[in-house]
Order: sequence, then C-alpha cells, then structure tokens
Amino acid sequence: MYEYLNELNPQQRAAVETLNGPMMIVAGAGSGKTRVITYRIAHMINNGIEPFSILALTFTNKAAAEMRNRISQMVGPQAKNIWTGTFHSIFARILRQEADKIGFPSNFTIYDKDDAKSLLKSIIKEQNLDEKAYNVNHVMHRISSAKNNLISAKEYNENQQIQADDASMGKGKIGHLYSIYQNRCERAGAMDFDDLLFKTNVLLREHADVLNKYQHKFKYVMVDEYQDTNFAQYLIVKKLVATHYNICVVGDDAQSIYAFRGANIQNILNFEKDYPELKVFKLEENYRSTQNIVEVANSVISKNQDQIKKRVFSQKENGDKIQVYKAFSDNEEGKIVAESILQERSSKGLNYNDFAILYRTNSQSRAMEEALRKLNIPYKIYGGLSFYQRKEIKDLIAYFRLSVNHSDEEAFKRVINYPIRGIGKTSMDKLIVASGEQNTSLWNVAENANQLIGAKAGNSIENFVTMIKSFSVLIQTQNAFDVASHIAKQSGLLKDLYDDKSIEGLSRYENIQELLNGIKDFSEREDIEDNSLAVFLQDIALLTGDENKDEENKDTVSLMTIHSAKGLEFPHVYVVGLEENLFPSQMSLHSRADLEEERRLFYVAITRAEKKLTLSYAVSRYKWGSPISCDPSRFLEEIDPKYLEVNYLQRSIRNNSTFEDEKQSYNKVAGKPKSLMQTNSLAKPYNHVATEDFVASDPKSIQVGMQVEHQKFGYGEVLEMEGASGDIKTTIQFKEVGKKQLLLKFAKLRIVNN
DNA sequence: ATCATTAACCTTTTT
DNA sequence: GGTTAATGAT
Repeated sequence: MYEYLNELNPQQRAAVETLNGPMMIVAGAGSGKTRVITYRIAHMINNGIEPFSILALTFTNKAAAEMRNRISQMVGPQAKNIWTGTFHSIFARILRQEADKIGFPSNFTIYDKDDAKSLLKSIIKEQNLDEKAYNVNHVMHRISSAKNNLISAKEYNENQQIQADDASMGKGKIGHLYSIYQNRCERAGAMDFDDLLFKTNVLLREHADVLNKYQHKFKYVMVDEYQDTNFAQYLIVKKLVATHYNICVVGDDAQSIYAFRGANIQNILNFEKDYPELKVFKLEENYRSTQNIVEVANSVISKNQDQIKKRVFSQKENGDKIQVYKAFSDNEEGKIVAESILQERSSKGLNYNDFAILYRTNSQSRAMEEALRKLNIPYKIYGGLSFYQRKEIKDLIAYFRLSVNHSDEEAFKRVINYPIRGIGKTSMDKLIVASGEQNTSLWNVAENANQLIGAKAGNSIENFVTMIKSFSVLIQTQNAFDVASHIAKQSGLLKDLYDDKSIEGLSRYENIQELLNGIKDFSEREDIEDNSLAVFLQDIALLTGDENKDEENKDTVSLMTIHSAKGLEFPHVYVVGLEENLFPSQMSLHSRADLEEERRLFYVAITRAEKKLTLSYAVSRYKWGSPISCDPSRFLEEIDPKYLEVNYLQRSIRNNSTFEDEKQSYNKVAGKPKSLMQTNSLAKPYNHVATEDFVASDPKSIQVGMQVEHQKFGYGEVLEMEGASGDIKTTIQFKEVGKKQLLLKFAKLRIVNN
C-alpha cells in the first residue's frame, strides 16, 4: 500500500500527505503539479475520506476530466463520486438544485458569450443609444467585471465612484443597461457565465441553510490554478471552507494569465492573510524542460515585480540553445517554421505530435496553416471556434433550448424565422415592444400574437408556438436522441440544409448529423439516470472546446494560443509572432500590471517546451488585410543573449550583405533588437533609400495634402484619395519619380512631419 | 419580407 | 482578411 508515495520527491510527498487544514501548493512550471493533486486525492480516499465529501475545482473541463481519469486509475470506480469540475459547471449544478431559492426555474438556460452579447446589443438598440459610444464589447466588459466583483446592478447604479467614472467617459447609461440586461435574463430564465458565480454567492449569502449544507457536504476542498480565480470565486471558496478549513489551493503566480477576465493575482499572493495557519509547499524542481529553457524562463519572469519568491530549477541536460528566427513576413515565418519542423522531424526521427506552434492571437494561425499545408504536414488547431459555436449547431440547439425553456429569448429570436416562415423584422419588432410593455417573455407575447399581428404572420407565429409546444411534450417522455432527430426534421432545419447543395451546405448537414450522433451516444449511456434532451443541454452548455476523443491520438502538429496551451507540454515548441504590439499585445502597453501579465504569458509559452524552444518574429505582417511593419518584441531583448542562437537564412534575393555582415550587425545590436529589422534589403530599382528606421504610418491617418515618404519612390504629396475605406486609391506627386497611383493599404507610406 | 450587394468593424487571450 | 450590420432592389 501507499507505494505511490515513493514516486514523489520530499516536497511533493509532504504536500500529498498533508490532508487537513489550510494549505497552499506553489507549483512552478513542470514541477509535477497534476501528479501531486491526483495523488493527494487518492491518498485522501485511501485514508478513508469519503469521495463525495471532496470538492476539486478546476478551470477547464479538460483538466477536470484528466484529474478524474487519473484518480480512477489509482483508486478505481469510487473516483466517480468525487465532485470534480470547473467552478462554472459545479455551481451550475448546485444552482439548478437550489434554483427556486433565488427565483429561477431549475431548467434555466445558460447564455453563452454570443447570447449575452446579442441580448446586450438589442438592449442598446432598443434604448436608442449610440452604438459607437456604447460599444457592446465595452459595456459587456464593464458588466462582467462588476459581476466578478459581486457588484449588483443596483449597487452599480448607486455607487457614486462608478457612476462618475462612466459619466466621465460619456457612458453614464451603462448602469441602466446593466439593470435592463439582468431583468431580461431573469425574464428569459437565463444566466450568463458570470451569473453562475454571482448567483452562487447570492445563494450562499442569503440562505444560511444552503451554505451550511454545502459546508458540511464538502469537507475537503481543493482548487487548481488558484492564481486565476476572481473575487466571486475567491469568496465562494472562502465561505464553503469556513467551518472545517480543509482548503488546499494549488497554483503558480508566475502563470496568472487571466486578469482580463477578472482573475486577481492578489488572491494567491495574499492567501496567507486569510489563513494564518497556512502551510505552504513549494514545488521548485522542473521535470519537464532542459536547463537552458528553465533558465530563460526564470530570467524572463524575474523582470516582474509581483511574484512569490521561488527558485525553479532543472537537473536535466543543458540542452539546445533557444533558436531565434527572423522572417520578412508572416507568411515567410510560417514557411520557416514548417520547414524547420520537417527537418527536425526527419533528422531526429520524431513524430509530428512532438511539435507545437504557439501564438498570441488566433488570427496568427492562418499563415501557419497555409505553410504547413504546402508541405503536407498534418496539423490540428485547438481552440478557435468549437463545434458548438457553428451556426447550424447553434440553430438546432436553439430549438432544443426553446423547447426546454420557452422563455429563452435568444433561442426564440434565433429560430422564430429560421427556416423562413414569413415572420420578418416588422412582426418581431412588434413582439419585442409588446414583451417590453408587459414585462414578459417573447414567448408569452407570441402565444397571443393574433391580437397583435396581421393574419399571415400571426398565423405563422401560432403554428410555430404549437410546434414548439409539441416538442416540449416529447421531451418529457422520450430520450434525447428520439426528440432531437424529431425536432431536426419537424422544424424544417434538416431539409433546409439538405437542400443546400454547396460544399458548405453539405458540411453543415454533416455537422448536424454529427451532433445527432453525439446525442445518440448520450441517450445510450447507462451511467446517466436521466437521458432526456434537457439533461443533454445542461451537459453541453459549459463545454467550450470540443473534447475530441478520437483525434487525440493522431500524429499531428498542434497549433494553439498560448492561453490554451497552459498545462500542456511538447518536446519541441515554436512561439511565433514575437513582435511589439502583438506580443506584448498593444492593449497591454499602458500599465505595468498588464505588461507583467503579458510577460507571464511569455513565461507560460517558454515553459511548455521540453527539449527545444524556437522563437520567431516577422518584420512585416498582414493586419486587417494590409501589411504593417513590426519591431521585434521587447521580450527577445530581455533574454540574456548567451542562451540564444540567432539563425540567418539563405535567401534567393539578397543584396551584397554577407552572413558575416549580418552576424556583426546582430552582435552590434544584440542588446537592442529593435534595429534588427531591415538589415536585409531587397534590390532597389529606384534611387531613394529609406532610412533604416522607416516605419509606415497607419494608412487610416493619411489625408489629402500630406507630405509622405515611400520606401522606393521617395518623398511626395498626396493629391487625391478615392474609393471605399480599406480600399482607398491615392494619387501622389513624387518629387523624384512623378505622379503615381497607389492602393493605400499596400503603399506603406510614412507621414513626414515638418 | 427577402435577397443581394455594400459598408463597417475587427483581433487579445476564455469559463 | 473575413464576418457581420446596413442599405437597396425585387
């Protein structure tokens, strides 16, 4: 018994064997964190702690699933009884159980980001507010932050500081929008992601009996990725453990990368203040990466102020130096990476799944994909839009949602006229106005639509209502698959897709079939008591990525954002797009805290690599369809050059500069990579030579009459501009080469300041 | 009411 | 570049 304890180092073992009282495990990257968590839970069960009194919270469904699998490998089927899941899924489950206490139906809908945005957008329109001033994303973010900090709509409106802040930005109505938004969610029997945490807090705050119940149920609470918790999550945990204090949080402050969605790094930095008895365990040995990689990561993170002191080290070999590549364009960057993968794979006998390409933004995947496809390298993109975000899937699911919860407004709006039933904008506007006046759901208005709307459309609405009601009846009696396929057919959705013979139409049809297959599997599962469509909906509401089972084992290169790479590891990692304004992101440059978060993100990226890390940047990159020039990232500058190996590529087009020249020019500026750009210049057919620091101005800022500089044509004056924005044609009178017509988005013009 | 063409917005990162 | 809102023609 307990042999597994011998597989642990002393710190790991101490953490696993400490079961009672408040404790914190500070787990450096690659330090065997997952192993410690799973062994610790297994150890609890081996020591007679009831599985169903253990609550283990994670941030992703994937992490929860992995934890559950690994525990069941150790302790067998009892692992099923542990409460494991994301904050959102666990508390959604509890909220359904206790829904009546907070005035929600237990079959409440969970609005995803798109639903929430669409609702907010229609509210902004209904209020006749300027959609520019009240940008949906911005308003959504304000509301979301308020909820994460447990500020209700009422409190938001009564808080003078908040009101003053909003008013000073000319957005004084945000509080009003927040109130309406909450009211509409309630009317629809819906909660958004933030509500799940907010309402859990309300539940635990206002119902002592409920709090008491769960305090006694969950005798042991464990939170993974604690550095990513927000205030709402922090308080839920604090309340739940306030009787037994058996709380174990695990995390790494250096990997806190979710502040943008409300995570508060102070939760981990200040954990000790809440629990003076706290025991702290530091896992500092990195078992994943070579010494070079670990040291580079350490040197990067040391530039941050906010951190828990620790010394992460590796006892592995030194390993290769960090490779750096400079590319002329994003496309060439893709080509370099793809060729390097091909070459490394064949020379070292590796598999494609030994490689990962990580980037800051999803949009960077395109150039990478194209390059990989050209060389026939199999790849898989993680993240991006998931199966459940496809239009046709959302459409069918909207039918399901509406049949389960008639009040669901977003589902109603989505399918009322899809497939087309002659219920257009005019009729919808009438319904919306009436539902506002009566403060009731669209559904309730639609049930009596005849009094409101003309015969033709009124009739269609009546038929629609009758149809949905018939679906609801079936849901009560039949299994998920039977109802789902009935709905797909009867709604006309399946036929509509079937009739579309285009390639995309075919693939949409196949996607629907795939969804139905998934529902069939669900219906046949024997470990679920209730195989109804309603339960299926609850299961998928919080799935974001598709946890694709069969594709896991394929031999493919992995492409993903650094955020989604957290927790993963690969022998060879390429981090691409190391450019100012991209990584670090332009949005992060205004505050130290934001920049530090970007640096932690870079730390996460570096520490994904086991054997070899390659960094790359491009000097020019397409953004919104036009090329912009880029400077190398300051993060490259922050790495001690002794760890780096800068690669120079043989190119077919190059001028006289030799390998040696370039190396020297690099060495000269090694501490200052900004001037690395444009050391290679292409053949120049015109006399003008732009200065080395030539940076094109934003095309949008160029106006008629301005003096500009073109890289090849030299100086000139903008005479005319015509055409649509994004496709503007300019006429420029150049001093040297005369009048030229140029497309603004390609021209690369620099505004000359006199 | 619906379709087709055009303009505008966009890109951080995700439960 | 790519999707989505607004406009205009049938």
